[in-house]
Amino acid sequence: MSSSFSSVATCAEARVLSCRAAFPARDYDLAASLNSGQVFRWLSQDGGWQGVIGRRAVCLRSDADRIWAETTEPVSDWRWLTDYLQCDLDLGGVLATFPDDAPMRAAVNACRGLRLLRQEPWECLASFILSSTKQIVQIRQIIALLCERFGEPLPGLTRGLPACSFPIPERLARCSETELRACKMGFRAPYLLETARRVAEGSVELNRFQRLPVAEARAELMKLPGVGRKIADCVLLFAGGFSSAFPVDVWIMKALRELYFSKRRVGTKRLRTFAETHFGPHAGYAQQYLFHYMRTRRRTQPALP
DNA sequence: CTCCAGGCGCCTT
DNA sequence: AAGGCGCATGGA
Repeated sequence: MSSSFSSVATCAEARVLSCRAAFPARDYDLAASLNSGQVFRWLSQDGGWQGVIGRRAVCLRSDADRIWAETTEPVSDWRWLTDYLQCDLDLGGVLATFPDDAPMRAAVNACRGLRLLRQEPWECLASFILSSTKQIVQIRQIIALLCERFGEPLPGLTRGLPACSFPIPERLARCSETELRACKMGFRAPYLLETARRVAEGSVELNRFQRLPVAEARAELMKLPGVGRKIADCVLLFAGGFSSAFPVDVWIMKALRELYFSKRRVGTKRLRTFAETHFGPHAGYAQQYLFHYMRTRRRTQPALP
């Protein structure tokens, strides 16, 4: 099997064109990472994960110490994928910055190998505008419809249908509000439409905000319609690489109240202050562990001692 | 049927 | 400044 795969090193050096590659990835729970509410387009199929990154359909599989990738078209430079998967991140180094308390230990223990991905800013922004007051299954459905109708068909199949890209802002900017509403996004349609228009006309530079200090980047994002503090923080964290950004949503409120405040009544403001000061320089990463832990522990983990 | 889901923006105090 | 409420849609 290994002979038909190229290693990262040979790829980079020899520019070998291949549809397959393997990447060293220890302590990487691919399933949890793709299914922890940070991305919405991955489908589990035949023990692998089918998805689209940029304009490439890709199937991912993992074993104990590697992630295997298969694309439809040959690839010479796999950085688009290793960046996305954050293969080079020193996870242990991040985990070491988490506070050493019982809830955090339990979350880390229950979610071994959970990672943050590095998404395209536009797809991330649009996806989270669509996320408000929706459950993850529904967010997935809205995004699937949006891609099917306004994305571009790509080489490769997903569940028997042509794979498609996430629609570019210019395309959504040309949509009517009615067309967007037909993707079942309801009152979020005008937000997405106006944000797409502003991004398309260049009044917001989505590739520039990553270079700004986090507070300025957040302020820029929050100028967009449909983007408040929570969604801005999601984009900062999942696309901007700001691992201190800490999106406070109802799950995290619940988690913090239960795990750190013994379900006492605590105001949002106090919880936010706690979140900003307690979890250290990679607070957003810690947030993802708490979030995933809360969402899955009933099935996988007994209650805290 | 009612309730509510990873919010935001606008309108009240 | 802080809190209440409407906004679509679909599943429990």
